[in-house]
Amino acid sequence: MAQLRPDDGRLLRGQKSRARILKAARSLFAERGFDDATLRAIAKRAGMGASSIYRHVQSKEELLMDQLADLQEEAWQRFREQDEREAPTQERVRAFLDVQHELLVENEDLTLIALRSMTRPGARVAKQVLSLNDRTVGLLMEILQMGRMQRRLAKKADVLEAARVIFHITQGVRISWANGLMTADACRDAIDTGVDMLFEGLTA
Amino acid sequence: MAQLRPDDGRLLRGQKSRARILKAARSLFAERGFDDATLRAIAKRAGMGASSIYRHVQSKEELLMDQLADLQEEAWQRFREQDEREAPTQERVRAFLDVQHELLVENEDLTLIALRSMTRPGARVAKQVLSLNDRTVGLLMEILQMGRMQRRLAKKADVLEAARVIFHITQGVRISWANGLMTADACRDAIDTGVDMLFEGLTA
DNA sequence: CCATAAACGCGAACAGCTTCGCATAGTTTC
DNA sequence: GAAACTATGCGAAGCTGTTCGCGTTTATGG
Repeated sequence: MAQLRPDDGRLLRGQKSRARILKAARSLFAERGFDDATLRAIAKRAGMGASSIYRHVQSKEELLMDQLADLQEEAWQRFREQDEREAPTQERVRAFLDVQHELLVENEDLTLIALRSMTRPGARVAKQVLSLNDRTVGLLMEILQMGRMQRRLAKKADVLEAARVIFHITQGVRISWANGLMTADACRDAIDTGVDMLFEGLTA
Repeated sequence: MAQLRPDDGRLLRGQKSRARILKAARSLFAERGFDDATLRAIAKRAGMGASSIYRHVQSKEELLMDQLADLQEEAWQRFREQDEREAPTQERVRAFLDVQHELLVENEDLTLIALRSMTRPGARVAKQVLSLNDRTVGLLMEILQMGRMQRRLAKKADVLEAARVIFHITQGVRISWANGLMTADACRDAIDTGVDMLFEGLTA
């Protein structure tokens, strides 16, 4: 059989099921947290058996990654709404990171499970997260690139690597936050400090 | 009963068992990787039942953390052997990171599982990893602090935050490496690039 | 010697995610 | 309309890390 039409009844049913699953997962994750939200409970709330979930998803973690994608989209949108393209690069970077921070602080699991997922090389969910991260890095790179063209950054600055460094800083600091070593505010400050340091350099 | 003597027969037996467990775990992790090394298989090789392992360890991941501690100790020692305290700060940092890199490259699981462990706040293994990381950050800070006293670094440089940033860079890059996105050499280069950027700053 | 206690060891059982084999519903081909 | 094929759904089973209750070894105190 050739490939099926996009309005195929089976696909439509599947899409509805998938939507129910994701919705159920979101609410349960919010109520109990990722680790305490049983797949069976999610399935029950979605009105189906636990094993059926695997028709739509390859692992429990993928249920969260769906949210991460949304959150990231939201971060970009909020940033773009208030972004001033002529503002100093450092300020624009900080503005983006602040927006992102604000959203992530409300979803503690997200940061954590995304990181956890990346520790399973080969799994699909790992690729998904890496891909999402790449998009964030891409946006940061865009900002940096503009700064470089305006000659606000050093000529030889490698914007891609710089964007990655900034991203790594945010991730690393958030691990400390998630482990209760610092408050959300301290987390934001640490990120800002780190980024400032990167811009200004350590050397005397 | 008061506390028992250090040469108590029960403790001695336990220490031998613990040693056997760790040895078995190391060999199996090396052969199959962490996720494919079953606790039952480890126990079998150690000559005991799977549940007995939990007399000595609180989770499977702790079996790896033992190795991480050793590896870190080894990295410090190797670094100290060849360290020249009067060398430029940036070179000393790079020398340490290179040593560490060389060791970690041989143990792919280590970075990954350490990171995974940190995504379980509250678990003992998470605290262990955080504590080990703190020691690494401490060493980096030591190097930076000396650079600052020699007025090679900016006066206002926050050495602790700087050390943390460097550490985050290494961790972030290694995730990419472990996911097959870059070779071990590219990983080392990326770390070096990132650190250089931090020293020299992005701003024109 | 006997009671008590502590560390250890074990097999069974538990709980979670995931896989499997089979049944069902929807679609196309003839 | 029958056959073939596909996406979906389901309950049972599998695998794994971990916990539990009980027995064993080793040491101490009376």
